[in-house]
Amino acid sequence: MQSDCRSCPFNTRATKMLSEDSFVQLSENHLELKFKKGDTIIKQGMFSTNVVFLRRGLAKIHLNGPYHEQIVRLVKAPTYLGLPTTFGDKVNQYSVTAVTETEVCYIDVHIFQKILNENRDFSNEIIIELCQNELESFRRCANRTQKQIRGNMADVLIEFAEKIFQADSFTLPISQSELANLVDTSRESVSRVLGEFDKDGLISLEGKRIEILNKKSLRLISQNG
Amino acid sequence: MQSDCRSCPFNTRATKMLSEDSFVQLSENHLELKFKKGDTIIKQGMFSTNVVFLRRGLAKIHLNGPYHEQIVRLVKAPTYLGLPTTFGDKVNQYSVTAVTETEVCYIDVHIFQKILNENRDFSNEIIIELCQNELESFRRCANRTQKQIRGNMADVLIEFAEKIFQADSFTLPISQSELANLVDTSRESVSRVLGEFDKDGLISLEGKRIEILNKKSLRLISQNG
DNA sequence: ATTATTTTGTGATATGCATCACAATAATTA
DNA sequence: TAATTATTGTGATGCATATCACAAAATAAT
Repeated sequence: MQSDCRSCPFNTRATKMLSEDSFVQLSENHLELKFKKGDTIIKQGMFSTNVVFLRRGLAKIHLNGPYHEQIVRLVKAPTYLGLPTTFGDKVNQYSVTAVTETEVCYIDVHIFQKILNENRDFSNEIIIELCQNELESFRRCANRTQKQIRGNMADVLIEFAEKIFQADSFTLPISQSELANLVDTSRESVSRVLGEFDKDGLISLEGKRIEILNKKSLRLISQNG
Repeated sequence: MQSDCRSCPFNTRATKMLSEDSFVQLSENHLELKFKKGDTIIKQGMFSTNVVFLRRGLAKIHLNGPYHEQIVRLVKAPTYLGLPTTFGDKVNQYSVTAVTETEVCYIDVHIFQKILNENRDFSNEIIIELCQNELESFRRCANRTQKQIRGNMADVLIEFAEKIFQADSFTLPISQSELANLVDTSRESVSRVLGEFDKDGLISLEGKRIEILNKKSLRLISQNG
């Protein structure tokens, strides 16, 4: 509850810009929590009263689509979570769930609001982040709807390697059916495509362990479908 | 170039919050322009140096997808345009094009930035708007990918009636092939579905003139696909 | 260790929709 | 008013992929 935020080792570019005073406020008004895999951090449909700072771990942003769950994206610490859903609506419009073990800080919206108002640079960073996220979600949506499965699967694998794990070898943090919700396809198709990629020597697949063997070809598939 | 922004009849909730000083700055640093149907207001790929205030008219936000153009959404005055693309990237990540005759004000990013910094309430409103847009684009994306054509077409018709025209009778502001890019389908399918809706008595269709006859059933189709 | 439960692999089948191909309008421009 | 060009309607065909149906692993629970 009351650790010192100034010395938090998980500060982002944005949080480095806070005034001393704001750090004190943060320190006195946040709630630190640990979650294990599968735990709900933010729940769609509940009143949104907190912004969440993800200190450590991996989480998924997901929402109830008209027919099935859609995973919007995976996010990696350190980052803020739930800004859009907290500022944009009284009720959470999406859920956030821990994908690995995570550590988060809950910050009351009003405190966060106050800090935004008292720190221009911080507020500017947040605005920029929101803008970038929106651009990113435009791109994502265009890709999902226009590309076909192999292209989208290639994208996800590349994204995992480059954005999440920063390594060409990693273990899938989510199941194939979650992967299906992330690329808007069926669980069976995910299995088939992964099998194809493996057979074609693009990746090596052993259980959830994946190694990307031919990123160039994956990129081509990403582009051409 | 130098009309008085304070007395602009197109102020939004957000712009009502500006200080006298900021209004003067705005007044002295904006560029008023008129566009006709089809003209480009913001161009994907160009350097983004201006925020745009749409005073009058209808515009479409669209971007080059991997295979074809995708129309993200239609927007109606009064509203700001291009915030995400201007703050989120040095280069515009999407285009905005006039759908009807429009009047816009170009505002230099730096001036806009300055005004943001000097007007907390304004800045808060902008943040809220950005958040809401992101939520909206999540929902849109989930619908587009999960629903099938009839559902998405029903959505668009309802949206036109309620959000854009505030009337159950209106003329389609865009062609069927643009409509196809908006609901992620083919031009032919749009034609077919509109034909079906007409035949089934859900709408009456005469050229581009549409009247919604049975909104309840349209809603059902929107929900069930 | 032994069940129970979730996750994965793979074939067979069904279907929604894109694509192609033209004809028929409607809207511009000459 | 004729001549282009853009927009729309409609059938026939093909294909990507969802869905169904199980079996086989892998994990978790008892």
